[in-house]
Amino acid sequence: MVESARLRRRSLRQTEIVFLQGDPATAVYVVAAGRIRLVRHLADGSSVTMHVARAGETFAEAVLFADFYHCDGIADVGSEVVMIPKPDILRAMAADPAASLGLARLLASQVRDLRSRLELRNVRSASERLLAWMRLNAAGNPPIVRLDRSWTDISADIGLTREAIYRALAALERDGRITRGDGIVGLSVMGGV
Amino acid sequence: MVESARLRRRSLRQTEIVFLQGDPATAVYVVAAGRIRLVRHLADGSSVTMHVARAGETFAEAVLFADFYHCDGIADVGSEVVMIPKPDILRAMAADPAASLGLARLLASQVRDLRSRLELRNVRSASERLLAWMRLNAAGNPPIVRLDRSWTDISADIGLTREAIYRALAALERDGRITRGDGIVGLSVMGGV
DNA sequence: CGAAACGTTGACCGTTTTCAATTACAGTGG
DNA sequence: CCACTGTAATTGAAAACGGTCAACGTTTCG
Repeated sequence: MVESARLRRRSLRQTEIVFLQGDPATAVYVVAAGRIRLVRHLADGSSVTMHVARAGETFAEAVLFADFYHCDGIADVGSEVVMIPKPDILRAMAADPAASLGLARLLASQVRDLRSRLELRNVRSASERLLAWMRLNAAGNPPIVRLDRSWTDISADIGLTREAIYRALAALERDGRITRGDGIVGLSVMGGV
Repeated sequence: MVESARLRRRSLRQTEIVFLQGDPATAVYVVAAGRIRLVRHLADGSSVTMHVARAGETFAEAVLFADFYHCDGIADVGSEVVMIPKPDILRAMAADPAASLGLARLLASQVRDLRSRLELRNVRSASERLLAWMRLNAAGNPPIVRLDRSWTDISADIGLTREAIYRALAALERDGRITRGDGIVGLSVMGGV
């Protein structure tokens, strides 16, 4: 998106710090590998994890509109991040009006994605939640889900333990609501509402 | 944000439709009152709720970058919405580069908010989750939460039944971790980590 | 070739959801 | 001004469900 930026890479060991809450806002980041935990420290001394950014995700985008980081960024495991200096982004957006729109578009799609994920969590039943997730991630007719990562990994996204996921998968297959193959899940099309 | 837009208001009765999936993208909306449910219809005939927009929220922002609505918008209860015609927004952003930045800023703050809400759902314990929510919504020192809506309402945000919330409140108060007053909750500052 | 991560299943336990019932109000119409 | 109705706030009890712990076969990768 911001091609001309001077991208600097940085490797981090577990618990190593990317930035601290209160540090001057200098860059937006992309996680190349690993996991970065964003932790907000509150007035009463307690702290809350605001987000865990995983490979491929950007984080601290809000820093574009702030002077300081609002939370700590800490490597959850050995990780690698790419820094995109804030001035570079701002300059690009000032020079090219389309760049701002591009950013807005990116953020809008994230908002949509996050909202649907949040809504997914409102489905209490493990099986129904998993099924809803699969429907959202299926393609084709009949709908098929292609798994590009492990269930163990996916389970965190869905908000269930991996055990719960496997049990739900087994139950759904038992009931004929899905068909499992190698790295693939086929969804049965049910009649009715 | 987009002051000059021709804002049209529209009242909806329960189940009345704002727009349908596939309709040409004409406007972004703001919920003035009530609740609008965004439902996505999938290829296999099933449907999934993507989001429930509540008073004060905007919805269908993504329509700025699409030609059609990607889901249905249906009034969950009697509601009132304000339409902001898409051309108005696009024109404003073309005319004023700061407007695009403003939009990006708005979206970035939503992303941050949504991420923290999602992270909140990863806290399994009802009491801890509620406490985390209160900490994030507290102000002042000692931290105090001012309730601007009913617990019944808030419980949906937190992702617990209202009964679970009341029980968690009772337990936290019993343990001296919070103090309840009229429309107010005081958080106890604990030492340690 | 091992160690680590993934996949899978069983059993048990703790928690939350559900269902129910009760109290406390706030607003409404008579 | 009051009975009346609907929502919010609570609390109890039982049931359902997912989390946790445990065990084990399998795959992956250095």
